[in-house]
Amino acid sequence: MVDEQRLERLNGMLKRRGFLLPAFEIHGGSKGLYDFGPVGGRMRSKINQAWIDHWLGLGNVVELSCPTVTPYAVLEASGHVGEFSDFMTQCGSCQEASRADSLLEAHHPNPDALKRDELQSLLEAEKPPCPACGMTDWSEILAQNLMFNTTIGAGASGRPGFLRPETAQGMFTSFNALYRHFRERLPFGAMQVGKGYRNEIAPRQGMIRLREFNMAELEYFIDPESPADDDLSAWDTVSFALVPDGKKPVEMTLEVACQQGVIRHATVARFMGITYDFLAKVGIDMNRVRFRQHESDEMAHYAMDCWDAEIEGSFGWIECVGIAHRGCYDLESHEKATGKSLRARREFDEPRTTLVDAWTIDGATAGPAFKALAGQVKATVEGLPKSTTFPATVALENGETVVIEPEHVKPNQRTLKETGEWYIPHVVEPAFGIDRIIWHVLDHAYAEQEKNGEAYTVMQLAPAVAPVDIAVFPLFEKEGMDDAAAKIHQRLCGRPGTVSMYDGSGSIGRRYARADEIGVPQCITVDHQTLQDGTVTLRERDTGEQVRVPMDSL
RNA sequence: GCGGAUAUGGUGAAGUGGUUAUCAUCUGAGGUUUCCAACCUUAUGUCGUGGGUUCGACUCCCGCUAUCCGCACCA
Repeated sequence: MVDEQRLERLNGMLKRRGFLLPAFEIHGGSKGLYDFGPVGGRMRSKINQAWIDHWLGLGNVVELSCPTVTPYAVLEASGHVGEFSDFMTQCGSCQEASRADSLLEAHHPNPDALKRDELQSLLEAEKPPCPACGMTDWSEILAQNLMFNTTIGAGASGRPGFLRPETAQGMFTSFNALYRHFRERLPFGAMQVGKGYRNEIAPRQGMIRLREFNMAELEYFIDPESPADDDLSAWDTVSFALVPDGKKPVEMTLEVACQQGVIRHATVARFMGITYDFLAKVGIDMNRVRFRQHESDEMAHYAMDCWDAEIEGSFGWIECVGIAHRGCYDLESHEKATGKSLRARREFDEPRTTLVDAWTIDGATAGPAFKALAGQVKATVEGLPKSTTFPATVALENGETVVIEPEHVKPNQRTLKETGEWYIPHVVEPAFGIDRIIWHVLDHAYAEQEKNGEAYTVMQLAPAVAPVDIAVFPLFEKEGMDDAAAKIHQRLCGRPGTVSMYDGSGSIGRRYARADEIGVPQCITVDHQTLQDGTVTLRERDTGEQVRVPMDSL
């Protein structure tokens, strides 16, 4: 299925033409790190921008840019420190590193679930032999993390931190600023494109698994109690290839998938539709896209539903987008860790009133009687049922027992009125692996054709992602044609967002071929006639057709 | 991380324990050419890296790094 020779030719071309190159190659290179070259750099930024523009279409999202350097506490709260770690220990005799939980498998039913300290004491108690040399001299257990760790600040004041493994956490920790910005009305979203870092044990398959990668994520905050009435009618005519959890692939519209409960949440369905449109816009072959639902055992424990967009390319089916309904997990985690509220308010249709009919203390007598304990006494008394009779002997929160006399208490009757409540919003998160998408855009656009019996390659890139928008050629670099072409090139380059390329070397056919190979959609050629009547030929990449147009109309 | 393969101009390949490493292509310059990798002249640019063996290593040996393929890991 995988055509390895085509893959090699494609990789060679991408390197030769400056799309993708191994980073720091003159120093020997580094695994999992790539450069977007003179051609690829522009393409990456166009795809990033296209992604932002596409999702801005929701109308209620903003763009953020958060630091990549992230304090330890943030990623501890998010669960990354725990989830992304292996606990390693080193043999003092042969230096072989082993996973502590593997060593202790014989001594504990589930060592994977233990914390570092528990593993440490178990390791010291059991002294398992080193699988390499049989000795039992183990070093202290260290968390070997898949995140790049670093120190924020110098010397003794330095605090531990990581390079972020995803962009999402900065958006969660910014929730209160977002809430104010959106006038305290949900739903709303925040998105960002940027770098993420994972110190992969074995980066593989070129752009598919990198140590530093480009990602684009949207965190869309919703009220779990308001009905998900997302409009799916825009995709009524599109049959989606779906692979539901543990079932056979099916094809159906988003509307039907929602009605049948295949997709569990309408917002997830709508984002699948928007994702579909984005992939089509940047030139992915939509016949090679499917959406696969995470099976319950691979889904993160907090997620309520998760669909991956998978794209088929030279490496088979690769997950390129994840659309996850994450529930309230993230905001709740940061709330717990910081004690800060990350909530939204929901007003009730009707204010809710509750009648309180119980006891409270009489401050004038109970205060002097209980002094420092008065606060605890008050809390305890207010928790007593109305039927309590005094004097009563009660246990306080701190364990002390006190006797409460009738003169210490008085009836407490009042009406509590609540007009609304605070809740933790739920989050639907589309997360895009931009590098993987760029790879598949290139993979799908790469067309090996034949021209006059010779191999001919064209990058059939969509104009939205083409690294060069237009190329300008003088038919010959003399007799003023070169000057005329240079002027047109300058004028086009002066336009915001337009990249023009001037090329005057080699035969005209060679220049068309070079332009085709990096996917320039249109080429302009200046010839003798241009000098007389101001017209040029405009050539379309995909059809080869040429039309003569006045150069002022460009 | 384990196992296997590989590493020669920008790209793709050949080759050798001993003078100046070969070929194609690409790229630059000049010429020619009135629109799709044409042609002529000419130029630039290479043995991944560190050690060892040797009078001499791009070639043989070892380590490292990188790439590709399995397995494992990861999403």
